[in-house]
Amino acid sequence: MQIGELAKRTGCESETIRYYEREGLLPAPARSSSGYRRYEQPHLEQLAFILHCRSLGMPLADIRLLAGFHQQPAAEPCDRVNALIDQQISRVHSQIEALQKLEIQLQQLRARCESPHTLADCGILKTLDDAATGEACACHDAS
Amino acid sequence: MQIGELAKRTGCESETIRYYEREGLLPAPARSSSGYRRYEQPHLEQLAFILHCRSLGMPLADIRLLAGFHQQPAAEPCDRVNALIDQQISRVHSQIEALQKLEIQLQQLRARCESPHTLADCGILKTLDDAATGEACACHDAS
DNA sequence: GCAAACCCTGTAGCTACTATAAGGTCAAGC
DNA sequence: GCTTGACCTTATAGTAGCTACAGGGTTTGC
Ligand SMILES: [Zn+2]
Ligand SMILES: [Zn+2]
Ligand SMILES: [Zn+2]
Ligand SMILES: [Zn+2]
Repeated sequence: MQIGELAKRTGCESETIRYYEREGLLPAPARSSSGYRRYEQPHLEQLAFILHCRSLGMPLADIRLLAGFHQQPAAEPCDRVNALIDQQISRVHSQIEALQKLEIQLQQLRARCESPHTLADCGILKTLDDAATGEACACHDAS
Repeated sequence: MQIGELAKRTGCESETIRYYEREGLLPAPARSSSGYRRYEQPHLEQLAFILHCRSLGMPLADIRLLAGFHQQPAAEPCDRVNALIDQQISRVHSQIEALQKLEIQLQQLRARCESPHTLADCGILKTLDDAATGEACACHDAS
């Protein structure tokens, strides 16, 4: 099949497929006499593997490693697989924690502007300006 | 003061300060006869304003707008300020939701590999491979 | 007079794509 | 045989927000 059909079947754009090939995530397929890429079933599965990992937020470098384990002796222990997943879980977890703190801070800032008023009286702008001169702010210094 | 001291006082690297100047977030300061940037107190406050907003995750484009409200007639309503903060809150909120889903999916995948074993028997690799051929996976298709 | 610690500009790198530009190929219809 | 449109190709630049050079000039102290 041509790249367009692979794209349609996987829901991944042709440009992204070519990008994965350049990045060494997908093996270069055979070419037709006119230079068109010709994909077979294994390519589709490899791409599906990549997309599945991406949907879990895994970085491309880790997906490269994960895919590489297929070329390793099957009798090896799988601890490096686990390590990659654990790493990703902890990355995601710490991002969540950071964003939750952020949300609270933003809401505390937002609470400074309730009823409609002017720029001169806006509690949000005032808070931001005061914080810039070193004063305590509603978002970061709230108890 | 020179850029290095501004950097030290704000905890923002010199290169980032120059970057903010290029991006139009900080006004270009006066220069010494040898071309060194000379900063005054207002620059320090402006930079602190930017860094404070950045610590709330605001994108630079929004910070530019927020800073621009100081040049606007003070009698204008502040609804566009609120809109920027509300937008940021909803961005952060939807990121949190997406990451929480991701964390659950990753943990379901991780649970496929409990006791130490070989690559050939690893439930994680098996799940990923099966999903690539269209089968249901622990991470996405769990009820 | 020299070395260390500053500063300058300009450019390239990071992630994971996305979007052009400029051109070649192929099948259908007239 | 010729045109039209839908494909495909490569190469290059852009996105966000920095960060890290390279290759040079300046200032300060000894
Ligand atoms: Zn207000
Ligand atoms: Zn604050
Ligand atoms: Zn395992
Ligand atoms: Zn899955």
